[in-house]
Amino acid sequence: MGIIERKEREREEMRRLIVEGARHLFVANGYEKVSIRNIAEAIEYSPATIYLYFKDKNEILYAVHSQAFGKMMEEFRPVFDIDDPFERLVEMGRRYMQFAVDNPELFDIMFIVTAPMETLECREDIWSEGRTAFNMLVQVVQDCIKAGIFKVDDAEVAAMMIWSNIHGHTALFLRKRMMMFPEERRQVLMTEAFTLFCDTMKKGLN
Amino acid sequence: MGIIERKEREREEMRRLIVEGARHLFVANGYEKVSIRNIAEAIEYSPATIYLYFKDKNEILYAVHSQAFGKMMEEFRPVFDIDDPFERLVEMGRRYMQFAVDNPELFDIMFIVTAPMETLECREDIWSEGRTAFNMLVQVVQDCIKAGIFKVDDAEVAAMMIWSNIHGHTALFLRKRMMMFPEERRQVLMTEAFTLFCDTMKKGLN
DNA sequence: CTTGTTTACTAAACAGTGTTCAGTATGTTT
DNA sequence: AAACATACTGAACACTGTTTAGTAAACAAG
Repeated sequence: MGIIERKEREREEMRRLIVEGARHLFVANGYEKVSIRNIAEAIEYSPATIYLYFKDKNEILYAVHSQAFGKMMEEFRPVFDIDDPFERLVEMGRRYMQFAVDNPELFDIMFIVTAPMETLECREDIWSEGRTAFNMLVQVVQDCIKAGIFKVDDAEVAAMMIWSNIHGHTALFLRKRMMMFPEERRQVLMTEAFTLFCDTMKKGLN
Repeated sequence: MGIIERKEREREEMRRLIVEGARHLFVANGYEKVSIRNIAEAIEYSPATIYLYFKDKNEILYAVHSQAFGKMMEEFRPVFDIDDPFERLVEMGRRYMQFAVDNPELFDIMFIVTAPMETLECREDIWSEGRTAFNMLVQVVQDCIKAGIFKVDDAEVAAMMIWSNIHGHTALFLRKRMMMFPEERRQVLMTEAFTLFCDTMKKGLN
């Protein structure tokens, strides 16, 4: 009987429909302004139906979070064509920041909002998206070490330092903590600080 | 007639009472789980009364935000007794991170949550708290330049880079984005990455 | 084809949210 | 004492996430 298989497929299809609807609304209105009722209306089902496919709102958020990581990874792909490992690292940072500016609501769900994280409190294994992305960075750092550009013991520690810096910029910017600077100064400050960090790394990390 | 003066005092006192109540609840339960009704109950007034003293919830949040900056500044004061400007800078970073760990809910309101920022959308002048704190950092960076430890053109750009790094660590940690590492590793990664950043600055920023 | 059972779905309710407004009761002024 | 201004509140409005009881359709067995 292929019936249970078809049922399973339909179930997956429904989950996809919900996540897709949720993502669209999040991107359009920001995650805080999207309610279960909004999502239900968008996919033309009753709110209660959503709860047959997702435990709660956080679980939907986590599904969008996972999907968004996929999108970001795509953005990263061209980076690996760059030969020089340091240039590769710099370009990765640039693209992380660019992704945040282009997709602020997705970035929010991926790296700032705590809600999607609450879903995984227990299951230690499924931090895979974050780990994978971080490992990618560690790999590039290791390439820099091999090429003799960096001289550090622990590539993960160096990667963490770099991630923190890039993420700091973006988070402060997105959360409107640079509003004390005038518009143009903000732009300059962001790009100059990033360049300075890259220069400092090149000189200091060896 | 001292009546209007007294009325004014009473009004201030009431605002203080509300902010104080709000702060207590925020610290205890996290800002997202605190409602106007909770605050009203805590100070033994009706919810509607609060709206006679604050335009909306964001305005209360902003008041707490301002207050929290005061608390953080106090935490920073002892730093200025340190003679070596680089050591002063390092200690400032350490205390920023410590403040975040000790007062996660206040840090949230100060640097992560967008809500209190929405209040000031128009009034360009009252970003004073953020500016003051940032200026303090710029000052220390300038001291490092004067002492010949740093050689950079723009102290603000350097300060921005440093702030981004420290803030990145804290934000990623507080927003549970380091959960992919086991508990002990997380600790090590945080402190080691911070140390590495300090070393990298010393070597790279001249 | 008619049963019984499982599945998919929803209307309605519950307990909460931020916010507004009409109405009251008190304090101040004339 | 009458008129007005101020401070406050109960009740409502339009929302929120989530649960539950009940219905209608899809499937399985006789």
